[in-house]
Amino acid sequence: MKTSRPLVERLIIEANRLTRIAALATGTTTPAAIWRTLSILATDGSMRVGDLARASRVTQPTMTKLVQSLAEDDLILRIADVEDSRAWLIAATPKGVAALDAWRVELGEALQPMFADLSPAETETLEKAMVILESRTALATRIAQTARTRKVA
Amino acid sequence: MKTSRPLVERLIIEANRLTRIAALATGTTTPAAIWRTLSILATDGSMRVGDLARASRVTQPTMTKLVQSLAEDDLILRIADVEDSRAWLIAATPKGVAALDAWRVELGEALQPMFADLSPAETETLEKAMVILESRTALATRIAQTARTRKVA
DNA sequence: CCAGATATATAGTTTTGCTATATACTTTTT
DNA sequence: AAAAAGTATATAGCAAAACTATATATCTGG
Repeated sequence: MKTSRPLVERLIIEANRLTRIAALATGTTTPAAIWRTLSILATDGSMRVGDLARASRVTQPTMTKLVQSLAEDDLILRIADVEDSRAWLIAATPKGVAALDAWRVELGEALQPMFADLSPAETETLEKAMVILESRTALATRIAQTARTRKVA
Repeated sequence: MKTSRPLVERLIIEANRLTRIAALATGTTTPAAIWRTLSILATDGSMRVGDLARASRVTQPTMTKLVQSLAEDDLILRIADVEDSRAWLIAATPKGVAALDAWRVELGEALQPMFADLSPAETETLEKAMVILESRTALATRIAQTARTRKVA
């Protein structure tokens, strides 16, 4: 193990590992694309198909199809964009948010044993670290959205 | 934002977000399956095709094909298993490790701006948190491997 | 040594995601 | 204000990825 590795790299490596371990622990067969899409909507609010596609790293036609299938399951809602009638605003429905939440709970429970014996001090360190991470990732998303916000204005 | 959410859940949510943001930030087109496979091999050492498939959450035929293509690029090596001549041990080559490392550096650099202005105290908190996480995820992998190790013994 | 179990490989199909393009609407230009 | 150019989503058709079923080779217990 390289100890000289920069903090941010270690962060990503651990993020990837956690994601992988959690997915392994649950036996879910639901495609990751669904959770990714709902996560983006839950975090960043409703957005257009094209923006959602970019955020989710798929092409626009792929996202169009995914959105259609999610809409059939009432997990998302397609709202006409009053400012541009070519566009739709995609929003997570309460059912969609609930499904995402249930999945997160499931992942959390799957990882629970790994963290069951944290000392109070360790718990506090992780709590503090989460606050830092949460503020940074929130900022990152806002920056990413700025591009098209500016264009629309 | 629910503040009542358990620590472990918040951990997973942030892990997912970081992974997503990092992938977005680099323009890489290389399939995630390749990095996932190399990461598993780099972390957990050489293992059989079947175990690698389980760890990577794909079926065995899918992993067989991926391993074939990675071998053609000299990113992994297929070593005959002396204890069982039906099986192969798959190991990352130096070239494979280097490629993984380069990708991690790229991801790290992409995320760097998000963390450029951390205070010394925040940096220390994250450093400590990383040590905790690294020990827990390392443990998790060892536990996961126990199942078949026990069977082989 | 034979029957059943296991590890990987192959075949064929399904699913997923892509490129190219059509359609509808908006913005810019003249 | 009409035409031209640009943009947002949808559709069609094709390529790639991943699955199920099964074949082949090998191992293991009786």
